[in-house]
Amino acid sequence: MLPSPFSKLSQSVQKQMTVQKGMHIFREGAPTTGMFFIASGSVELRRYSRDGSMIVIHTAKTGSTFAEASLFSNHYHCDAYALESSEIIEFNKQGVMEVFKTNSEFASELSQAFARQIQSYRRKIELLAIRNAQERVYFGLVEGLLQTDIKSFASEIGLTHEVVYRALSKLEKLGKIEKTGRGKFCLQQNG
Amino acid sequence: MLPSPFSKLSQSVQKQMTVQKGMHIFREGAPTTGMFFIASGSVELRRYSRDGSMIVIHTAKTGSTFAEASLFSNHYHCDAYALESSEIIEFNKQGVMEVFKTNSEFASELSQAFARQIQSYRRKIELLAIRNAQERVYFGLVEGLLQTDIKSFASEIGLTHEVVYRALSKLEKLGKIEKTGRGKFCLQQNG
DNA sequence: GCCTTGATATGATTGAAATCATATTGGAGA
DNA sequence: TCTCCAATATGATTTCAATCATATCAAGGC
Repeated sequence: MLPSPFSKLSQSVQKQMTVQKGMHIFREGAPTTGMFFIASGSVELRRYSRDGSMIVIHTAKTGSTFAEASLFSNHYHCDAYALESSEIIEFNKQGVMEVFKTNSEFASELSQAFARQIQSYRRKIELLAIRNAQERVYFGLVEGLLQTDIKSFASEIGLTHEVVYRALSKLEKLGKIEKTGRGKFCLQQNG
Repeated sequence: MLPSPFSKLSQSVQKQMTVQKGMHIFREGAPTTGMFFIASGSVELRRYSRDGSMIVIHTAKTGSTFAEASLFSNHYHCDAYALESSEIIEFNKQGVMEVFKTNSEFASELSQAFARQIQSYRRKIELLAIRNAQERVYFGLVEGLLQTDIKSFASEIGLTHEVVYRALSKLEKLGKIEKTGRGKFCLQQNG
């Protein structure tokens, strides 16, 4: 079942598709066709610098949407890359905008989703502004960004995986976090 | 004159106010009353870490809006601090939402503004992911983030002002930028 | 079961940004 | 005009994350 604002959309504006691991749903610069919902799987939004280094802008997981902003944009501003085989639903740009104009509740909820994303990005900017690796890793854990593996987590918070491993090990020694398994950590209550 | 979506709002939902330099328009955690437009002046959106260090999330300047996301939120998620004496207009939360529900064009334009901010934050995240100071400073100049002074610029791009001064001086020597005055730089055409 | 592979983990070294220090400059205000 | 002050600017040193290297571990494929 689709989450709140999108459940209001008719089948006609939806297009279900399967993307294999390693495939691109769209690429930077391509004309926008719509926004997406992930029924299952995970998708990484990536951009590349002039020097070729890759930046993970966002990792969208099962049950979440991505490329919402593309509804008002002519071209995609990043690559969408399937981290695993994923079932995704595309919401047709023109179709969604039609509903947006005629259904105020849908419009309000979509805007709210946008507002939440803005706040989420602000938190990410705050996170990236933390200079000290140990603090940044801790903040990242607080934000719940360690979801799959350490390397993805490291990429998400803009540090090398080596530094993250070391920081995690130090935070554990300091009693700030607890190691619950190989590559698994959780926060301690006292902080 | 107010910019596009907000020019559609009646006087009754607007409240003009003057804030002196150094004053707070709102503080993190306070109940949201609405979003703001800056008629003149500049406002910094700030958050504080547990250790007391301050982070500039955004600098809103004359002609721009801030706290748009607060329309859908119960509490402000950052401090709004007047960098100089500023004339600001508050758009009443309930009032704006009323118009949002009844005027689809307004709703669409507001959402578009949100989408633009999302893309702007994505670019900022990309900027902060650039490890090399010289590249980051250059990217910051390309993004037009050097608007007031170097120290603000340094804070905005997450580097110390010393490093930024050095990077600017080096970029000038390399002929990538041109120094047009004390603390004033512009890009060279050839890049 | 065994081999491959990629994630986890840690040690050693390097390099670049932070930090500390210290001038210099230009503008605001007395 | 003179003073004060913060921004600009750069030098010296330190710190710490990146990098390179290497070992272990667990899961998946054969």
